[in-house]
Amino acid sequence: MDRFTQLCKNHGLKITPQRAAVYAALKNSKEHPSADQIHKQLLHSFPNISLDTVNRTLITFARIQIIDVVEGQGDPRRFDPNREDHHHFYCLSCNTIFDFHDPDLEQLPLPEEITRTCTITGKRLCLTGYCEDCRQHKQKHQPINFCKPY
Amino acid sequence: MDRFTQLCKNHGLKITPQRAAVYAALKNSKEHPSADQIHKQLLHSFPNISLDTVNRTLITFARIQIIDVVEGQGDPRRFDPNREDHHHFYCLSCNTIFDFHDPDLEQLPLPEEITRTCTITGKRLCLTGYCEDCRQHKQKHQPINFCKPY
DNA sequence: TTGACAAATAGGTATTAATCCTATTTAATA
DNA sequence: TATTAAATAGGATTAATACCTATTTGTCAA
Ligand SMILES: [Mn+2]
Ligand SMILES: [Mn+2]
Ligand SMILES: [Zn+2]
Ligand SMILES: [Zn+2]
Repeated sequence: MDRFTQLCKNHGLKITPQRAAVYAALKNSKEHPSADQIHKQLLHSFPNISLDTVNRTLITFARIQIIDVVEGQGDPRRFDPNREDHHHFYCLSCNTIFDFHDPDLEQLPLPEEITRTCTITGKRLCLTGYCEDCRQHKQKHQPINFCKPY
Repeated sequence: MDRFTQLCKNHGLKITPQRAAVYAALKNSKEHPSADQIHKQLLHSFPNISLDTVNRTLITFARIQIIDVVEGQGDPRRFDPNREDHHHFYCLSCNTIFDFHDPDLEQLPLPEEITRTCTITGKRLCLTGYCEDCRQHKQKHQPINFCKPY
């Protein structure tokens, strides 16, 4: 029994070809695709698959915590196959999201004011800026400001 | 000349009553409101102000870096009047965004792999979970997962 | 293996955020 | 006060996402 079958069984989800395809498409993705991108990709192998099914399936996967939703700035929701502890650099010019790891940050204790009063379920450092490829072209775009330059 | 007038002049923006109102409404807000929320609030004093004007104005302010856009998970874009270095706790149940500060984090150097290759313009730690008021009611909602529980 | 049934899907519709369009108004400047 | 470019209102459009429902399909137990 493969990993996907196992996960579905554990959560009482039926194993359908569409679900398996969505799972495989996202897990094989190195980017952080939107529902629409996954849908377009799957149309080749499933000419009738609906966007609703793709979106619903991704949200189902996120709810049972086998994938993540990526934080963004008001643009279409994007998904993350990578559930390891990691952080994101978001390029304001080409919209690519790069993963990176930071063991020091993992270790950093959070302010007591938060940990005492709230239940924390997620933690991520979000960097924004311009990736290597886009640095030079920075002035061509005028992205909406995300947060203060640091 | 007040602060708002100064900022507009510096950036060649005309000083209009609508702009001043949007600026004041956001700057006085302790929350992280959406364009729609600001618009609804301003309708009391400006019965004809359009949502487009409010949204456009907020985006203009973000571009000239006098306000920020808040990272989210695919929901309506929200704005932040607070441009100090700070971080966010996002309640998955009531959608409130709480500010917090963390001097240790400010000091933490970023991975060299990122700083070498990219231009970083923003840095923010994004925590998700359930706020003090919502902890008990956690099971009532089934929010889309943001990222791995840590 | 088959039948019953709940779950999932396709495809259409509705909703909502955000943007675009354009005639009109208005702030800035001389 | 007249000129002019910028800004606005309000309607239209687009795009993401959610909703609705008839039909199909996976699951499970007989
Ligand atoms: Mn990632
Ligand atoms: Mn804030
Ligand atoms: Zn880039
Ligand atoms: Zn809450």
